[in-house]
Amino acid sequence: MATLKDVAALAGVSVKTVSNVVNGHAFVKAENRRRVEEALAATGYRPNLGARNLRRGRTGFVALVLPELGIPYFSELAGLVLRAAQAHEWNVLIEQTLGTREGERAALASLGTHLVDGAVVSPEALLEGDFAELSLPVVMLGEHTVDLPIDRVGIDNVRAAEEAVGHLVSSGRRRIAAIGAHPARGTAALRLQGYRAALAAAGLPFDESLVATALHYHRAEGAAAMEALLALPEPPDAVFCFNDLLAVGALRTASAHGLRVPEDVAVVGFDNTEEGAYHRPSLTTVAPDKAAIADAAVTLLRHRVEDPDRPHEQVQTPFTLEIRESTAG
Amino acid sequence: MATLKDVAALAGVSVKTVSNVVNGHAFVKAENRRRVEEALAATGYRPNLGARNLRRGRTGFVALVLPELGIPYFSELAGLVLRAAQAHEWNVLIEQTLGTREGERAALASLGTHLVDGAVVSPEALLEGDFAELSLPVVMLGEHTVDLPIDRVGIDNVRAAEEAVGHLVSSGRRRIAAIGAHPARGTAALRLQGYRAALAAAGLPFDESLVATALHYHRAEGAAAMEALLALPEPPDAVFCFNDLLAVGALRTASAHGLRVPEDVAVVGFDNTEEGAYHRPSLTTVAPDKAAIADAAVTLLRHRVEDPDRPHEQVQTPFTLEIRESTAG
DNA sequence: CATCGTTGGTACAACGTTGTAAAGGGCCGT
DNA sequence: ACGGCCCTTTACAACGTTGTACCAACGATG
Repeated sequence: MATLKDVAALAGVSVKTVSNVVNGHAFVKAENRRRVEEALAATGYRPNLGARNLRRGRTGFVALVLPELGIPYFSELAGLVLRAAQAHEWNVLIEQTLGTREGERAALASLGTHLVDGAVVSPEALLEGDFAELSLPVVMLGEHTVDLPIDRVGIDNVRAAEEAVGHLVSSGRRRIAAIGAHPARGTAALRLQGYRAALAAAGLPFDESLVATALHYHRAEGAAAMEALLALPEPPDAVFCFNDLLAVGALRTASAHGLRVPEDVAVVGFDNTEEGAYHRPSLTTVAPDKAAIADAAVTLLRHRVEDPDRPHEQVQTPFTLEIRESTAG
Repeated sequence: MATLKDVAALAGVSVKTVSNVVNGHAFVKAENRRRVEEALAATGYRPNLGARNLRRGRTGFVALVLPELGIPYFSELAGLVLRAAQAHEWNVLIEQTLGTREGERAALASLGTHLVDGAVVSPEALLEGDFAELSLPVVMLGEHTVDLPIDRVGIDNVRAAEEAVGHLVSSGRRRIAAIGAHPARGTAALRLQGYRAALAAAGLPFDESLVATALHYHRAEGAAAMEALLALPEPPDAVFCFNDLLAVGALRTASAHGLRVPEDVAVVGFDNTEEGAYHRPSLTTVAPDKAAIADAAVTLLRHRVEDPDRPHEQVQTPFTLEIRESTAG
């Protein structure tokens, strides 16, 4: 691998002059510039970004910390974050936490090793205190229950859930279940809150047996939860799932039981993954503007890196309710 | 951020002694070790991996170059590669090419900037020559039509396609279409070859009008291709799709046309994404062992980095045919 | 002709880390 | 008491880059 030194030797100038040519700096005599450029081409010089960044005090990397790439919502989001970061000349380093608190703590800890300029973190099980020791610019994805001095991007989960359940109510459903409650996850609590608010607004009772817990938001869990709900003495006539994957699992179980969707039971998801749109029946779902989330996260992070002392921001991105076959016959 | 220097000053020893403690090196007097460890804790020292890697001549990064994270096969694979790389203390940097030749060339070019120790590349449109200028350790995913001196991991696409189509034949199908032909993609050619071989083996004619092209292997393209096939004077009674996404799109179109799957038309996919397993009907598909691919790729890369001159290897990973509802009533 | 400003180029240090070589100190055996 | 050996620690250089300070040449200006 050619270094500046090699190029300088070949061109017969100092290392710094080559550096100046490479960076388009200052005054270089035409004759020398030509010779340097020739030498650059001849050696096939490529700057060592590691060394450059060491010198410059930045790394050119950002970390994207998320639960799991296998979950469509996160892989779609990751793709968008990659694209947004590329526009800022950032390389993105993805770290999976598998949604565990240890995984997330480990990921946060590794951020301290100067490898990245900042991070976009999508926490699931993290406690508030875990962020305290963090000295690096970080943008959090998703709402959180407690107010932390941290930049944050997300949608209004309560209102989104409320709207989704409200849609079920207005189509005449009376026993509406929820799948996705979680003991530690902040967004789960918010969506549950929206669910309860919508029930209350419609004068429907809150029935604890209609709320199913899910620990990992995978399809299998949605299927299992639906299984349990259908085994109730009075099964639900609609289900609000806290993400599309759970909903797909629930749809599978419903169809396995010979139930028609939406006639016998309606299903709503959350995330608007493409998978849901192509499912049969296609899935009604809350559709966050993922591109807006990715763009806002990267922009916030850039601002924070440039000025660590600026006031913290909370950006709320828009969402819509995509009504499809799983609720509208 | 605390550096070795800060810690050394606090502990009253030399920088190197601190470095020795941090790296568990050699002989350090108990008393000094204690004081250094105290100082480490007090300052919250975290090594600057950039500087360390500069010194060590490695970067600790590998690049994973793939078309698009939004495609489940690649996001599932990426997750597995991340996990495998973590075991080797590698950070993974993901780059999306969107399947274009320019994107792939750009990604390869950026590998030269010393940012990564090597790369795992899943090419779609790359030509053979594009690899020539590459001086970095690289492992390619997927078969390629021409023999290059490059490490490679993949399944036997011809045999896999043959088996998939053979399964359709043996269930009595006679007009079997294919979706996913591509002018430049190596794997597409191989799967098409397997498709033709299976037809030939069954004594079925090869009908060009039953072969649909797809440029990006997305659901929408599968749906559109199926639309065209169903508009034929003699529509197919089975479709072999070159990936699951195309198959899901095809299933959508079939159901929109009121066709029953598999009674009226059978569908086979390729990749065994979880999405296909939960679709209704669930998707029969070729199931490559993705974990084996990821592990083999990372292992090959590690070997290549350690010894750039070793002979190149081609690893063939196993696959199975997952038979589900879309072919077996 | 002395002075000055502009233009072009260089040497050096530094970013934070680690390998190398060498030096300091204690202890042993003679 | 002395050389020799081990344990322990240190100074220095280096990885490849760039900012700072400085130097040299030159033409223009007074």
